[in-house]
Amino acid sequence: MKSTKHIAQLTLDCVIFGFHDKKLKLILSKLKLEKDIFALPGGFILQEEDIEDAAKRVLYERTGIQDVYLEEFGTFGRTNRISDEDFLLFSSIARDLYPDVEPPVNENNQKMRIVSIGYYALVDFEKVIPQKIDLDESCDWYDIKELPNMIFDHQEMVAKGLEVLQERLDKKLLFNNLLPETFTLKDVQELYETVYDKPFPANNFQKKILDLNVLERLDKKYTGAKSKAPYLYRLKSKS
Amino acid sequence: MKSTKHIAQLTLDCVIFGFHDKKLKLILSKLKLEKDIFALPGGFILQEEDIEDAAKRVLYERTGIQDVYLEEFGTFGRTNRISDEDFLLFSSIARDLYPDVEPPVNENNQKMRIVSIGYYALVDFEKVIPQKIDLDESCDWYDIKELPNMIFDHQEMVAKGLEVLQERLDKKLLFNNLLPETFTLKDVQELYETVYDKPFPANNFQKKILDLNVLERLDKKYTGAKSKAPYLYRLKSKS
DNA sequence: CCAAAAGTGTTGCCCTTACACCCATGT
DNA sequence: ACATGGGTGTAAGGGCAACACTTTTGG
Repeated sequence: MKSTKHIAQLTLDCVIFGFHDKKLKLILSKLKLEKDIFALPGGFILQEEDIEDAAKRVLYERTGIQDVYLEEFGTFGRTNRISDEDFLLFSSIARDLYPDVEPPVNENNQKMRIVSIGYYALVDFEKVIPQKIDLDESCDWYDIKELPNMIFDHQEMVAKGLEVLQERLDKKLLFNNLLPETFTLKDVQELYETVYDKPFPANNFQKKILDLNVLERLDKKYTGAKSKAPYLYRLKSKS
Repeated sequence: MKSTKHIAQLTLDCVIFGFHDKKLKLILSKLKLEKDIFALPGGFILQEEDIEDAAKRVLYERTGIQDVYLEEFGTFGRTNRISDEDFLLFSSIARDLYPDVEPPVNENNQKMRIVSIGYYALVDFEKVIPQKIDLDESCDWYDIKELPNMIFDHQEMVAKGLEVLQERLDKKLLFNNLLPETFTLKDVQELYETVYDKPFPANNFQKKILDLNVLERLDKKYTGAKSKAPYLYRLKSKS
């Protein structure tokens, strides 16, 4: 095998979730192409780099933050996951961004598949300003319910990422990863309602969350609303 | 990139579960090496082959059966997942079995990592006689509680595979995949007790399973035991 | 008739859900 | 005072676990 800095036929892509304005959002790059086409933040993996470290690297590049909740959710390797059209687009990008990686074609100039490992990350929307890199025309948050036209099978990756988030958000109590340091129970409720796309009756939801005994009650939050001020909470320090 | 028949730095490995004699078993190959060392059934992926199809191919080679329950459970790509010693063993095997795949070393003759995708399969123990292939000294069932010395991070892959099986067996009602066509509720109970390594009180367990309404009651099973004969069941045809 | 194991029935507990009510806040 | 939304309390229902009991089988 020819020596390459990166693994040739393997990439990773990140579904970076944020929560804002009762909407579940994720970071997408608009690629610098004649056509309006978007992509998940991702990239090749360095030969001497653990895959999860590569995902952290991508995340840091795009969000500027570290110590983010991050988990793999599956591999995507259908032979036809890259359409001929997308393949042409991809080749031009890959050539500039990863000069060490030769275009994935065989000697007959047929495209070769690239397998991608999907990661999802949970970040505090307020703390993250999406950063564009080299070949992005822009990089920003997009509502998961209003996704633009995406390259490869990234649409499918997002769907699977959301599915896995739905499985794990409650089971693993990940909600704090998508919220600021302090938050109200209403915030948590709205997050749940957004992720699961169904209502959670407020009183019972509060009980459920408080009975977990993972939250610490802080001062009230006076917003100026003409209603009772809700308590702020934060995650109990794991001691 | 040099054209190869297989993807160079990506493999898949299968944890093929079977249930027999109240034990959870899986298929391992003993490799043809001076040392006693075992490996999960696996292999490289053909360029024009979907990854899941590659897993099915490996499964068919090893079990002779098709239409097996099969699911991905994670990727394994730590840079140090292959020890130096295992790397030497692997190179000699790979050279013979996959002549098109060059040994995973760079120009300085340093080993390069290979990433593996983990699949687990659920099969009927009675129907499967493990088949050895080219470089196996033998291929057989092994109790998951008494695993021999395994190559690479296959130990870790088995652990993760079991973890995922435990998550999904009940939630997805996969138990029939590990049992013969007809079985008693006691069989199901013992399967659960084995997979979760804890007792399930018989009466409540029966109720739980029957309440699912997925089983069809057949004749009784007369074994000659001096006790009441249990009913046999089979999965209701999904109509 | 007896022992062993299969299968059924009943009760109590906990968790979730639904409904009713009280409390703080700004106008 | 009152409208608004936050927060608490209570009762009903479903699911699960523990226990007691009946049924079938071969000796």
